Amino acid sequence: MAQPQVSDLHSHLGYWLRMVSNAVSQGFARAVEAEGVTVAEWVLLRMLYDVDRIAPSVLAERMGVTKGAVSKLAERLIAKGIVERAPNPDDKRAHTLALKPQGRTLVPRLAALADRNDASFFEPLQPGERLELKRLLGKIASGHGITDVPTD
Amino acid sequence: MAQPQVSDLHSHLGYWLRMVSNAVSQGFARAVEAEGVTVAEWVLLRMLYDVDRIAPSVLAERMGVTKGAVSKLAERLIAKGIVERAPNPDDKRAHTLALKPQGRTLVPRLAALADRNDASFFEPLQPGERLELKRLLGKIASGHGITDVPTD
DNA sequence: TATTGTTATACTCTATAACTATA
DNA sequence: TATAGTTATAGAGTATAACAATA
Repeated sequence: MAQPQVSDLHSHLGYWLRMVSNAVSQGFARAVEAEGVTVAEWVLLRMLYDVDRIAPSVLAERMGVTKGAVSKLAERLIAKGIVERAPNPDDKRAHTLALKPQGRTLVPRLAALADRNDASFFEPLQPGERLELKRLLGKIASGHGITDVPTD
Repeated sequence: MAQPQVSDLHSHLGYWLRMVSNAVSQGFARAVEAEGVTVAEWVLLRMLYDVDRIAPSVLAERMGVTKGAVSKLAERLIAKGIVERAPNPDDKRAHTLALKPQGRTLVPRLAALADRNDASFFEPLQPGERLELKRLLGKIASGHGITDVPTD
């Protein structure tokens, strides 16, 4: 027993969380690939779906990323023709982002894929266990004041 | 304007998993940054710690990544002087990776950081809840063949 | 001067696939 | 031909920081 003080990788919850989370995200990435979007793009699109127009800075805050990251993401979605950027007449520094019609019809399809991916990935758990997992994750999140969005 | 069929981001377990996992990993990334390594490097180092020498292909399988990814990671660790690569005399195509002395002394320090990070991050949970979370994540992982089953 | 947003730059992480050298 | 491993290439995701326009 040469090195008894060194904890095992598997002893860390963070390790398991990372492994499982990466697998879920990869699965979802494959699922939405057919619709031509990425996981981070899905989150941005889903947020745009709930509003009419929104400032990039607000989006950045809600997504827990920098303004630069939102800019880059938005640029890609604009290039794909599903998001539009418009100036804000009230403040000439500011912009707003909004879904274009194609984007608005895309989101429900992506949501269906997200539902399906979630269901199949967490299928190993019983319904009660799924609820418990959600409760535990929510408890950690609120315990750390995490209110922002990762890329599902 | 009815959009009742579009599920909310927060309704997906994958969303919560990702949110919490990202936060843990970011916290850990900051913690180990002072030791000059990344999270993925930590995982590789910790695996090397348990063995004398190991083939990159075996490592790739255990880490759930491609051989190319291991090669790149190993290259960085070799450049840092904490890992060494050696030919395998039995099969001239094969190599082995091993910790150098500096690496072997580094791992316990990283493990301590991992312990600390894990403890502080999952502090919002009761001990029993932590066990339950680990059990649920393990159940999902093994249900999908995500990682090797831990030896303990 | 402070703020909004974009752009430039730089990394990590990861994959696929081409390639080299054995087997 | 098949396998072990490296290398080349690519792209997602993200950050920091420099910058321009406006407040």
